[in-house]
Amino acid sequence: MPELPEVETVRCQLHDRLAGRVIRGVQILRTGREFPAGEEFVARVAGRRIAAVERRAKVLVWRLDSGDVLLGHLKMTGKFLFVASEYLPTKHDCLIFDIDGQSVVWSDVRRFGYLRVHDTDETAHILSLYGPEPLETSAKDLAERLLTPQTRKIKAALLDQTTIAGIGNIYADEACHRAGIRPMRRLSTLTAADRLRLAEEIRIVLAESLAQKGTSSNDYVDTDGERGGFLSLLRVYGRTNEPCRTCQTSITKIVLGGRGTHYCSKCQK
DNA sequence: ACATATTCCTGGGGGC
DNA sequence: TGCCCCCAGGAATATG
Repeated sequence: MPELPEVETVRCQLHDRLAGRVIRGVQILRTGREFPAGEEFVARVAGRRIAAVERRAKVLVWRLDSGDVLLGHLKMTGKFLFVASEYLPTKHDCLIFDIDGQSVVWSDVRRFGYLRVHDTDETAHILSLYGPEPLETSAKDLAERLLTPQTRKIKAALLDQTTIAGIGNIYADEACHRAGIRPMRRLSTLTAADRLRLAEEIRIVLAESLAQKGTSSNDYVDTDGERGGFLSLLRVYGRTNEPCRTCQTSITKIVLGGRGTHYCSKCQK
């Protein structure tokens, strides 16, 4: 699932190869509820120069020279792919950009993702709703975000993008394991030391995964179709009934807030 | 004001 | 081979 490390990997590749180049053409192949691209979308995007590709939370932010902004969210299966000019679209491809001769495909099997154009003010508002960026915020400040509401379960707090931005199901479970904390505990049960430890581990696991270009547990690939390298370094996510890498205890999987949740019953208290 | 459940969507895997 | 059912999940929306 694309979370902060995966989206940042994609952002970096998009920015490096597209910043300063012009969107010469837009071919719409398939629209949907979250991707209602029509004539207005094409009119606002075609002919525009890409000033920069940024990221906020799990959202890709394509800044155009017109002041308009393309906001892209990969959700589960969204992908931006650099492909050859003779590329034959698949049935899941939604759109193909021609960016100074480079074909870039927006593809999304499950159609949860979105790619929309907004003006500067709308963009600022949308992005202002997210919580702090974990890699650009001190552990001390992140820890303060984990104080309230006290009755909330830790896992739910970590998945809430307004609490801290960019964490998803994989890194929520991984951070809890590294911090030695069970994800179903309420925030009220955390000591100040627990909160700081959890905040530190969030930063560490995200940075370590980013260094490996993210985790490909299922569908995620980068703009070249390459998988991330962090899967083999996961400690609990997707390792149900496998031995804990620390104590050999079998990893437990439960459902928490409708999400598969993995933890070690011995290492995590 | 809070927590929890449902919804969107499709491919893949298990069971038979 | 194929059919049915369930599962994966981010985040908006609905319900309790």
